[in-house]
Amino acid sequence: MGSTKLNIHEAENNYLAKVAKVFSHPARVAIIKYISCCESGCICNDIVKEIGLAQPTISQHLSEIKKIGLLDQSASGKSLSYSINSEKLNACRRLMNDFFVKTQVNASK
Amino acid sequence: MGSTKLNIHEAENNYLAKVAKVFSHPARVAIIKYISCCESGCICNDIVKEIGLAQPTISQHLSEIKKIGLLDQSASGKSLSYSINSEKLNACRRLMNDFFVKTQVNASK
DNA sequence: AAATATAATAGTAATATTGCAATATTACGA
DNA sequence: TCGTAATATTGCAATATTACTATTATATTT
Repeated sequence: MGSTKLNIHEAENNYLAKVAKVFSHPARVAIIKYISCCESGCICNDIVKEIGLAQPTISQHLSEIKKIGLLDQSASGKSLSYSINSEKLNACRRLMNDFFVKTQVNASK
Repeated sequence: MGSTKLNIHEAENNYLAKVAKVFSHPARVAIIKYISCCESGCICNDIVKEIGLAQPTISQHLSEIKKIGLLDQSASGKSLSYSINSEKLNACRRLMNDFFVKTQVNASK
């Protein structure tokens, strides 16, 4: 009890839910927006300053975003440079949009 | 500690996160899909049978979906008939899609 | 090599979510 | 009105999430 019963749902629904969950926290939304605004990648410390949460908390959110492959990182001196994986972002856009469009079509049958 | 710090984020980000959260559970995704497929509304009990979770659990998920205005209900005998609010669904679609499009544009600068 | 800076990890407390059984509420039919 | 069916609410246990401090690992200066 307590944990989501993934086994009773279709894989497609589990995946859509997993993707949506990444965007279901305002800090992650802000982080994604911020990284997307930075020319040529951005540094974790800058995100910490920008968002106003402790560094480990930001690190944790970054790792959630990474889990669906939405972040690329590369070493840059002693810092890490994060950037949005455009292909993955586009895949997320299509996944969500297709869901809404299909649901819309069905709803107005 | 423990709860999301809504006050440090922009209202826009809080709202997007709130909407995304509705779609961040496979049962809710399945429920929304199922309702959208039913010609002229569908009955709660049918959802319970379809999804395979206990009735109170379904009821709880329905109330989460209602919170963002995505469900219309109407009495139908002793049952309730649920249907998707098309306008709201479309608004959700645009909200998410605009976010992705904006983020995409920024990311590929 | 020692000090410093950056980010990840471990550990933990507070809170939220998920799911169920039990119960309450509401509406209908006999 | 009594019983029944459909849905909501309550209360609770299990688990997940959020956020923090302290620590660690790694790379860069000095």
